[in-house]
Amino acid sequence: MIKPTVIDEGIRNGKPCVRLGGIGNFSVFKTFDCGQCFRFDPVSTELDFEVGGVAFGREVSFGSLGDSLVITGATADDYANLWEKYLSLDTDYDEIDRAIVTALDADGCAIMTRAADVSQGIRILRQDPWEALCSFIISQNNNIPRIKKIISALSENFGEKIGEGAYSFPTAEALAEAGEEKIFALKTGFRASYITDAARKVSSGELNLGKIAACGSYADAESQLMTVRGVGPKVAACALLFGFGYTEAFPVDTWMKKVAARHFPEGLDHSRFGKAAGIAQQYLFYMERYISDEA
DNA sequence: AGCCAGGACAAGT
DNA sequence: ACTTGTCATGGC
Repeated sequence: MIKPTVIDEGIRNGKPCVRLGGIGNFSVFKTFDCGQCFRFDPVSTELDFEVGGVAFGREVSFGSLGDSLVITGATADDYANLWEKYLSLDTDYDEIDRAIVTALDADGCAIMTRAADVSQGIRILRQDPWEALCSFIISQNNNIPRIKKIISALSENFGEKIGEGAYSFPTAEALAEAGEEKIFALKTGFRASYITDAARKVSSGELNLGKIAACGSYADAESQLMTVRGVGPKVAACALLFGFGYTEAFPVDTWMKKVAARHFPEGLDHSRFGKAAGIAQQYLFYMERYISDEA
């Protein structure tokens, strides 16, 4: 595969920025529109499209202009050390796409081909494990705009100020110390006790997220995360896919049930996708929401 | 106004 | 092992 390469560095809006060329089919819009990440929003820009937000405690923006990617709030070193992995620009998605569309029979192949086409350019972000776990605990029986609102409120109240109106995602320690009552006060609803339990287990060391990411066994990782109140198979799958590097995770939510009913009435054995199952799922999820928007 | 949202849990079959 | 009611809030 051909990885994007640094073209130049400079200053933009008073911040360091780095420009990369050869981003191929990477889509900033789709990657940050597909519901995997809740801390970025579109910003007004002279580029084709740009999102700004916070990840790994840094204020950053990603913009696309033709075949180039402009990262603002980052140097070339930052890209090499952090953002390349975060954006999965070190991964060959053409190869993954081929594996996905050929994993099923003819009918399934046709559907996956369309899903991969609609979703062309999506990357699975490699997010911080704790943030991913906490975010998808909040996501349950909730809608994306409100999930973003709650996460933003948690960050403003219990994160650290890292810029003008920008706050890092709160650590497990900070949320454990804040306590359930203050977390409930931010309109988290019945999820307040879930967030508190996760924060307490992680900050106390009862749950070691690094080990869960490194253990390599999906079943083991899933069962460990599910010791947290409010973490079931779906929340665990999302956390493991978006924050722990388990690309074989296949989260089944309400949208995926619609996909199954519409396209796979006989059932869909996601193990056929192997390690690409999570990406296949994301393509189907994105297609279903895309179709729903058109209707 | 009412249904639904990237569900999980407890209680009931 | 499945099915159902409940949970807190607000987006649409």
